[in-house]
Amino acid sequence: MPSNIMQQISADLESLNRSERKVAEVILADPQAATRSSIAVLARAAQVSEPTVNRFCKRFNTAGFPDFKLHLAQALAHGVPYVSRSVEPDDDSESYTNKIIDATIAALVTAKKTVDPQTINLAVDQLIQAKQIMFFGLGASWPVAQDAQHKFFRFNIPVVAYDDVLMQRMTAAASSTGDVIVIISYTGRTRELVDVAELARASGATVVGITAPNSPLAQHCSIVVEVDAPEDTDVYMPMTSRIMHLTVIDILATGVTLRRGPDFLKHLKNIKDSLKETRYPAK
Amino acid sequence: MPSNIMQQISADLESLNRSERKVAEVILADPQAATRSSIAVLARAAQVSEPTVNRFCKRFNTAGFPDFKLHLAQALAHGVPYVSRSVEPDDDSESYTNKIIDATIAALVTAKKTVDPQTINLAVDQLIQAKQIMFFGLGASWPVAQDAQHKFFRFNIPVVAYDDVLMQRMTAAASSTGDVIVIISYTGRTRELVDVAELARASGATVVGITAPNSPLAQHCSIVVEVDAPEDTDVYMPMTSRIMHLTVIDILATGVTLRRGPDFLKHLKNIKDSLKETRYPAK
DNA sequence: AAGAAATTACGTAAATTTATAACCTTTCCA
DNA sequence: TGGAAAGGTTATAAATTTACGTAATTTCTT
Repeated sequence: MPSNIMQQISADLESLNRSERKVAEVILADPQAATRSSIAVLARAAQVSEPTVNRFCKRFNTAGFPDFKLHLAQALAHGVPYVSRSVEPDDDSESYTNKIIDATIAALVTAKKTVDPQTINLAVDQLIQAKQIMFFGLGASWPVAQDAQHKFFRFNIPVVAYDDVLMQRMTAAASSTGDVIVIISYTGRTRELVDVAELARASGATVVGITAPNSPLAQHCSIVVEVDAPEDTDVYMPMTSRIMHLTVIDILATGVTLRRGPDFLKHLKNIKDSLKETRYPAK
Repeated sequence: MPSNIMQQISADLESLNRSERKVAEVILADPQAATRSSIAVLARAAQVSEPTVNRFCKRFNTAGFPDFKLHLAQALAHGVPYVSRSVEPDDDSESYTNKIIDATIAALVTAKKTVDPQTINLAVDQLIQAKQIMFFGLGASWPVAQDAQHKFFRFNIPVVAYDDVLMQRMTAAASSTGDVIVIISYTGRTRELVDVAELARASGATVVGITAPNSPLAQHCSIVVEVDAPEDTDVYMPMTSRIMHLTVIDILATGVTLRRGPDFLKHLKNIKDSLKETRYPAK
């Protein structure tokens, strides 16, 4: 079944014959309308016969016209564009707001397919029994590392986060079996972090990478949580990548929480409640 | 037209009469299957007559059964869950991985409806002409503030981020007209930050809040970007909220970039390219 | 509180719309 | 000129919807 039928149609437009192309054009012109039309209405709009529309549908691996409409509807769902359009110079605020949210959603949908629960499980295995956990990140990944530290301190395991390359090197070199070092890097190609991973493993620590598959960094980790975001080329700033990394952090933190068992939830609640004093009461 | 028909069905379940509830239950049990069934098959499964199914569909503001299926298909598209189920104690890694990603996506879908592009525009107006920008956040919002700092330094405006309450107070007190202070707080009820907002406004600075609508903090801001996430009660850790805040940061940064015009993209590219030296080449 | 009236719930059957299969005509190329 | 290939016509089957009637439930009397 086609993952996105709109893309398919525009891609295959060339290879269609005359009448079927008419159908394709009518659909592409107003896909929303197509989902609401009957085969008769659509055929008339494209000035072809009904069976032609039906044959067109089957060409795209759908059971028939109703099934085709279902696929079309899915492709149009959420107003998420069938190809997440990138931000254009003359977009207004509404336009770029929606585009960015769409792109982020699209990235997470991809992440859902990419992230391997087995690997998560392995990583949680290590984290749960760590003597000490260290989160390393540079640049845009540094806030991610800090966020992780902010989550994991709750587990009563010594946790630190460093963005200072020298501290990272020294800590990695000084680490030992039972320590877990989590390195967060979008590209996985930052030399410094690859070095750090090597150092850490040489010292006997477990290195968990949250990074791109098959990257130099990935090759030096004990466990790699693969996050394969499309390059954020649009405006030259890391956007969706770090959101995906944060989501991985959430998943790992949840995994550890669950392993700790139900009693541990009380502990978490205490931590949360400790903030009450600092706040105005909820209305 | 219902924004998400699955939510509607589960919400209205109570108010349905006996036969229609049977239909609802069959659909909720396996919505995917429902989209592929004919009205006859569905009626049989629910042990009701076909017109009952049809009436059920119309009750949800759809034209009829086929139209209903279309809405259903849209609600199920992308694997986005209609209600994000919360993590259960005996979930395995696959299960909680998917649940967390789903919850994050659901939050963003909500954000898309909640975030007001007009307000974004106003905030960008202020940011673009700021003499100086300051990002303040505490706890889980501190990494968000840092991330913002990491984005906004590219704009050649002095940008700082503080998580130290005393520094925040002092900076707020010392600020003046033309300074923009962005305060990030999920609840909007942290006393310290409300104080800081008051101080800053008294000094003449513009205060942009990224926080909950109608919160105490919101009341003391010049501009409020409203982010109304459902409480992350599940495991007592902030998860989706900060992702939404980061997305708002992305949107603001994009808005500023676009205002700067096309030449500015070259500048951004230069910054990005400056990292080349530190990396292994892409394969 | 009993029973009549009215409303609502829901099924049967018929009507209508919609989709598909089977078959036929045209076109165009070898 | 034979024969694919494309596309239309007709016929049929399937699915959906409307119309209507009966049973069940609620509401209103007295």
